[in-house]
Amino acid sequence: MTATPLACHPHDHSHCVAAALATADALCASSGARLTALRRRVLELVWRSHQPLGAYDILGVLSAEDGRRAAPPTVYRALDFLLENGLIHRIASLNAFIGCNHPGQSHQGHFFLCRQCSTAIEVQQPAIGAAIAAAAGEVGFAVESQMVEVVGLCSRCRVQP
Amino acid sequence: MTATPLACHPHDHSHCVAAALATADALCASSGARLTALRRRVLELVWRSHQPLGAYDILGVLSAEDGRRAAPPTVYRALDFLLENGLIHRIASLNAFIGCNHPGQSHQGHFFLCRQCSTAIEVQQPAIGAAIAAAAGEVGFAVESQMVEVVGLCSRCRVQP
DNA sequence: GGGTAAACGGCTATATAATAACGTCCCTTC
DNA sequence: GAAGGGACGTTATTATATAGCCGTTTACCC
Repeated sequence: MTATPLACHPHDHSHCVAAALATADALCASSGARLTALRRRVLELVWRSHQPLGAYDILGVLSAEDGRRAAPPTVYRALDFLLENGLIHRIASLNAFIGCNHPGQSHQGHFFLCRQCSTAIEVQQPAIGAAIAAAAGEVGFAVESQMVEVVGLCSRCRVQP
Repeated sequence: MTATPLACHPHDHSHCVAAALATADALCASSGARLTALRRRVLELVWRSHQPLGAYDILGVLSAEDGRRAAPPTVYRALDFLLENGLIHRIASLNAFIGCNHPGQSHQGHFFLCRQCSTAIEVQQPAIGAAIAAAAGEVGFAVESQMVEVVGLCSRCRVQP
């Protein structure tokens, strides 16, 4: 193992959140996308941990903590915006959402999902995309988007299950 | 492109269905799993096309064509059995199910999904799994199951969109 | 600044997907 | 033929996601 992902050991998570929000601010400012207060707040909530968060969990926080009267469409619209602007990923196998680790850079969502602690580790391994591209070439398939979700145990949970 | 997948051009699909059912019969006979009439029928329906089929679509056919009084749990239990026995795959991004192309062999579900014709192409490219395993090794992750779902255009839909 | 169009988000309702929990029947096994 | 367990019917409920309408705000243009 060369590098344990940040998500897998204790760290000052407020830095993650602050950095993600700052990056989102900058990206949206430069692209002209409107990162409204609601959208920014939803992004913040998605970044609350390194575990994917469900839309209805977000809804619950908006109602309980923010006192905002929110209905599902409110949350889903914000999530759609964040997805379109590459700020979050959707984890299909969990019906949940997680902050994107390197927005702005071209990349696909390749995730390792720990079934024990629910941590989602986003990996950027060109080899995975390359293998997919090669297989696609063999069958004449034109790739538009990739989704890789690998379930197992993270480095932390392997040793202390 | 070296080989266009069967799913992408006209073929006698009844052969696919018959072969899948025969393989399932043999596998279950040897493993002791009970492929009941209902489970076999659900497997047959999942194999009706090379497009993933939703649980409620299956439910509809069971009601409309078979006259069986089926409720969701009936279908989901059958699907669970088929999943556990490696006879079908679940496509998480579509909330749908598709017949497994090579049950009995160890393999993960790696799929190319055409957004135009909805065809699901199951690929067996060891390189994909190998790339994932390599990335997992780097971050100390113990892989248990892999899900790869790639959306794009199949060879057929690329030329006649 | 005022007009205009589009975007945003509150709101109600509804669609779609999946599971919980319980009962009955049937098949096996002894 | 009694005991036990698996399979499936049945009812109800939970979880996830979308449609569509409407008032307000925002951006933009002149």
